[in-house]
Amino acid sequence: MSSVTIKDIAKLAGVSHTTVSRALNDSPLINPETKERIKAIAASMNYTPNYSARSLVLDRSYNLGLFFTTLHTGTSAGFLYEAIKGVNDVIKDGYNLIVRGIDDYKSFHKVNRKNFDGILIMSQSDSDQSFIEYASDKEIPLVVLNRPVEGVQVMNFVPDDQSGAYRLTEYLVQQGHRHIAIIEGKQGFKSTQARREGYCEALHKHGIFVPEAYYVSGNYDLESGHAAMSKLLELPDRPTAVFCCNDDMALGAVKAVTERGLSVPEDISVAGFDDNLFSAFMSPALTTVRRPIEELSRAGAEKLLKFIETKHSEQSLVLFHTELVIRDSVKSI
Amino acid sequence: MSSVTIKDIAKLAGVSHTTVSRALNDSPLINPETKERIKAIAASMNYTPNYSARSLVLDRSYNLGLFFTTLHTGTSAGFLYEAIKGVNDVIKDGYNLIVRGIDDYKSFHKVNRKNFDGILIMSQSDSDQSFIEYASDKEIPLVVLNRPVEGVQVMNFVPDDQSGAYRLTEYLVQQGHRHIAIIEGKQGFKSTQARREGYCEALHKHGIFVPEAYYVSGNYDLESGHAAMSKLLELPDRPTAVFCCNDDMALGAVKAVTERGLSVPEDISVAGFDDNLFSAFMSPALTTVRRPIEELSRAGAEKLLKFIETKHSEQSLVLFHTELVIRDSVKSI
DNA sequence: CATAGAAATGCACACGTTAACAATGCTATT
DNA sequence: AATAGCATTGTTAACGTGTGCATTTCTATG
Repeated sequence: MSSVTIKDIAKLAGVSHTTVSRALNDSPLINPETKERIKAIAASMNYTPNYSARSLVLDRSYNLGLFFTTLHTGTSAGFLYEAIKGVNDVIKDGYNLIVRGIDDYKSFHKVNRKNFDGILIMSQSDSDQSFIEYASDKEIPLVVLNRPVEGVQVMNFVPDDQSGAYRLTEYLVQQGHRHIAIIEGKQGFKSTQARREGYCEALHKHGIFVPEAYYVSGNYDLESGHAAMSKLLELPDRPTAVFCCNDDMALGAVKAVTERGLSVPEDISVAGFDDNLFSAFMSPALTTVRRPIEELSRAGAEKLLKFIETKHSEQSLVLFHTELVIRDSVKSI
Repeated sequence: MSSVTIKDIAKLAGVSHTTVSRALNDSPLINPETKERIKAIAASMNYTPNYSARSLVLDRSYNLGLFFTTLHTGTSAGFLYEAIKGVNDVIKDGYNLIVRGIDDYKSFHKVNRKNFDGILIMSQSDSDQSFIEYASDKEIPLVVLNRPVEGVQVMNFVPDDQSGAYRLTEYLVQQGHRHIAIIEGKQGFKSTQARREGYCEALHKHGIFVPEAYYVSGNYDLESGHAAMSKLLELPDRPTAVFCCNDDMALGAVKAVTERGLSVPEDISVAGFDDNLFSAFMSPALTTVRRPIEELSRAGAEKLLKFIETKHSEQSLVLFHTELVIRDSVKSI
C-alpha cells in the first residue's frame, strides 16, 4: 500500500508528529516511556522513513560517490573489485554507495552537494582533473585515491608506485639482468608515468642503457600485454627480462612467450605490478609489486566519513607503501 | 555559496516560481520566448535542481540498486566488473547506480520504494531469497539476474548454466576422456548445482560412472581450485580431465598441476566455466563456457528501465545461451 | 503556599519542487 | 459587440521530515 508516515504513527499514538519524530531520533526531550511506546507502534506498522524528505530538510543526501576515470579500457576488474570492497566494508548502513565511470557522465549536473555527501575519486589520469576541480568547486567533501593531485586542496591517498617500480627494477638488476624492457601502461595515466620513472631511475643508477626498442606501449589490458611482448620477442637483441606495468599485461605477455614454445622464466623473465588476486596462481607465479588498493580505499572511505561528521581534516597527502613480492617468474642469470 | 533555487530564478526573471519550474521542464504551457529567457537565466546562475525536493513530490528517487549476494567469497572480480559495466552502459545520466552486497546490510530498512525506483539483483544463492521476497513485498520494480527464482513474480534473466556444463562435459567425452572429475562451486549457490547437474547428465548419458572421489568441493576462488586439484592429483586413480566450475578455480587448478612438474594438457586436461577476461590468455588458453554476464546485465537494466517508465512487463523468464569455447587446455586422447 | 525552573509536548513553519485550479488577457467567431 | 475559448501566468497547497519557540504540567525550593 501507500507507505506509513510519522503522522500516521502520531494519530495512532495520540501525540503530535513532532513527538514521533523526536522519539524515533532518540531525542532526550521525550519521556522514555512514550519513546518506547512510539517505537513499538512504528515497528508494528513497519514504518520506514522517507529519506527524500529527511534529505530535503537536513540538507544531506546519504549518498556517497565512488568514481573511476573510466569503467572501460584501463580499469582492470581486480582494481574495481578491490576498491568497491574496501569502501563498502567501511560505510555503514546509513549510506548508499554510487559507482560510476566519470566518462559516463554527459554532464556533471547531478553531481552536487545536495546529491552527494561526499565523493571518492579513484583517479587514474589527469583527464579527470576537471571533474576533481568541479567537485571541489561545489564544495563536496572529496577524497582522491590513487593519483597525487595538484592545484586543488583535497584529501589524497596514493600508492607509492614510483618507488615500487624502482625496487622491482633494481631486483631484476640484482638477479643479473642487464637487458630489461618495459611494457608501459595506458597513455596519459599518471601511474604509467610513475612506474616508468621508477624503472628509468633504477636503470640509470646502475648505469644501464636502455635502447629505444625496449620501451613498448600498452594500455593495461591483457591483449596489449600480449601484443607488446610479441614485438619484443621478435627483436634481434631480445631482452632477458620484461617489466610489465600491471599484472594483466604480464599475463598476456607470458602467453605470448609460451605460445612461441618458449618458457618463463627459463627463456625470458617477466615481472608485473599490482599483485592481482590471480597473480600468485599464474604459472609460473608472478613476481610483482603489491599495491594495497583495498586498504587504501578503506582508509579513504574512513577519512571521508570522519570529515563529513566533523568537518575537520588534518593530513592531506598519504603515501601507501608498495611491496616487492618475489615469486617464480624471474630467473637469476 | 548556498545553492540557487527556482525561486531565486523567478525573482530575477520577474515571474512566479511555477513558471520557472514549467520552463525548465519544457512544459508546452509556457511561451517559448519566456522559456528561453528563463533557461538562460538559470544557466547563468548555474542552477542545479534539488533532487531531494523533486523526489519528495514526484515519489521517485532516481536511484537504481545493483545488489550482489555478497562482495566477499564467491563473487569473482570479473563477474562484478562485467555486471557493473553492463548496467552502467544502459542507465542514463538520470539515474544513480548503487552497488552493494546483500550481506552487508544489517537491516533492509533503507531498501524501499521511496529509496529505489528499481532493483537489479545478481542472485547467486537461495540465501538471498528473503531479500528478493522483501523487495517484491515492498513492490519495488525488480529484476533478478543469474539465478532462476521461484515463488516470486519477477523479471528473470539467467544464463543456461546446466546446458553449458552439459555440452562442455560431452566435449570432454568426445575427446576420449572417461575419467572426468569436477571441482565444484560454492556450497549453496544455485550455479553450483546447475553445473553439477549438467556434468552428471552428460556422463550418465554416455554411461560413464563417476567415483565419489571425483567430486571435490570448492568455493569459486583461486585457492580452492588449487587445493582441490592438489587432492585430485594425489588420487591413485587420477582423472584424465577436470571440469572446474569457474575459470578462477581453473587457474588455481592449473597452478597445482604445473607446480608438481606436470603440464596441462599433456598430463591432465582442464576446463573451466565463465570465460573470464583472462581465460584466453592463460597458458595454455583455457577451454571453457562463455557466460554472457555483461549482455545479460545490460538486458536486465534495459528491461528494468522500461518497466519503470511504462509499468508494463511481458516476458518473465529469459534464458541466455551459454557457449562452448574451445581452446588449448583439453587434449584429445 | 507561592513560584522558579525543569520536563514533556505541541504549534507552526521551513526545506525546494510540482501540479491542480484560478485568473488574466487576447483572438476569433457569431 | 458579446462571448467562447485558447494561451499564458499566478496562487496555493502538498510531499514527509526536523526544529525553534511557545505552552503545559509537574517538582522542588524558599
